[in-house]
Amino acid sequence: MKICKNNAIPLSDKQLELIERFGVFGNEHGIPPAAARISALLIISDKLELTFDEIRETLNLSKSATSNGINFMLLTRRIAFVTKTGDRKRYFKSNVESWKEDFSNQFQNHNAFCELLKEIEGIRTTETPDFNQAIEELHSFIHFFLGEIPKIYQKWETQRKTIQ
Amino acid sequence: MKICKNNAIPLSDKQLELIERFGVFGNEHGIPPAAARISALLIISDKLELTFDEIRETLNLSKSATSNGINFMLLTRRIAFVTKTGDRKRYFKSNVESWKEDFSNQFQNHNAFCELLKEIEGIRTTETPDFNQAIEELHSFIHFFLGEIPKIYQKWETQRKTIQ
DNA sequence: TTTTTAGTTCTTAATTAAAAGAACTAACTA
DNA sequence: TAGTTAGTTCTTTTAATTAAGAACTAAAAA
Repeated sequence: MKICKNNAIPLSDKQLELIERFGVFGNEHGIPPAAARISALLIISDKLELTFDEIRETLNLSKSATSNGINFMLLTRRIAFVTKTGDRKRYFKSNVESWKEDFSNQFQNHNAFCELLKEIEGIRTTETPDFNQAIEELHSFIHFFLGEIPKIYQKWETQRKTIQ
Repeated sequence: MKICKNNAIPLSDKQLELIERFGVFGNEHGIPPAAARISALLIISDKLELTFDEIRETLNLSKSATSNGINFMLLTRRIAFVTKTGDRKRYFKSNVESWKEDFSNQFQNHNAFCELLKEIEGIRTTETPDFNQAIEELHSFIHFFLGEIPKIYQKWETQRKTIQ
């Protein structure tokens, strides 16, 4: 049942299309559909701060799906909320400003993979030196790569400053 | 039913553990369980080239799961196979040597995300200049970041050469 | 020509994930 | 004190993944 008190915010066809495309991209990166669409809405909507019911009715989600989706995105810090004095509602908004750090940090989970490769190299038979060498090369490359990421970040920061 | 003609290759407990851990890592990155374990086996096993039945019996998979898993990994080029004259079997082996390029190339799928952000920026209301600016910053950062990746790759190559 | 080998494809079953809807709670309001 | 608001949590339904098993195919061998 749809208990629609018309909190839905109006969206153009293009906006709806972009929300879906953004959602698909999220899905491909481990974000559940509803959560991905919520985050997309908050980045596409003209109004930047939306309430629970505005999100729910705009995206045609159930209360539970809205609640879980919002909480997933809050937990992963991709969205945040503000409150207003004398108003019990929370106003959710995208955290785009912090997605930059997010973007470079996400690769650090490859550290675990790097460690795993090192462990594998440690227990491999000595009969296959070329193959073992390839594994060694892979993990030292990944290690090197991850070490370079903060440098990219710094380089960009200084470059931006000098341009502006 | 298990029609085991004992093609299974013997593995130590540590090897089995690493296969599972490797498998979990794959799962977290969109590789189906059976496929992830096949690729793990081929990187951990002492014997580098395994047949369909060796894979199937070592990992206790059905023929269909083995077939689909192998084909998934072949399609994504994480494994390959060799053939031998006078032998109809294919000998599957890990493609670790090419995982390095893979590792840096995988980020290029973020180009699509970058384009999507650009599109979103293009249709945003002009009423929210700060937020729009944040989107602009995000996509130019990602663009910059992706452009730096080949440089990391080159830097590593030259560095490796001088060391050896 | 029949059988075996080396797989692939199709159908079904089991597991898991996503979302809906209802019931609930805690804070505020009339 | 009863009702409303702003959600959360629990239970059920629906949909999507994953793998099993059987049936199939194409090439080679007997």
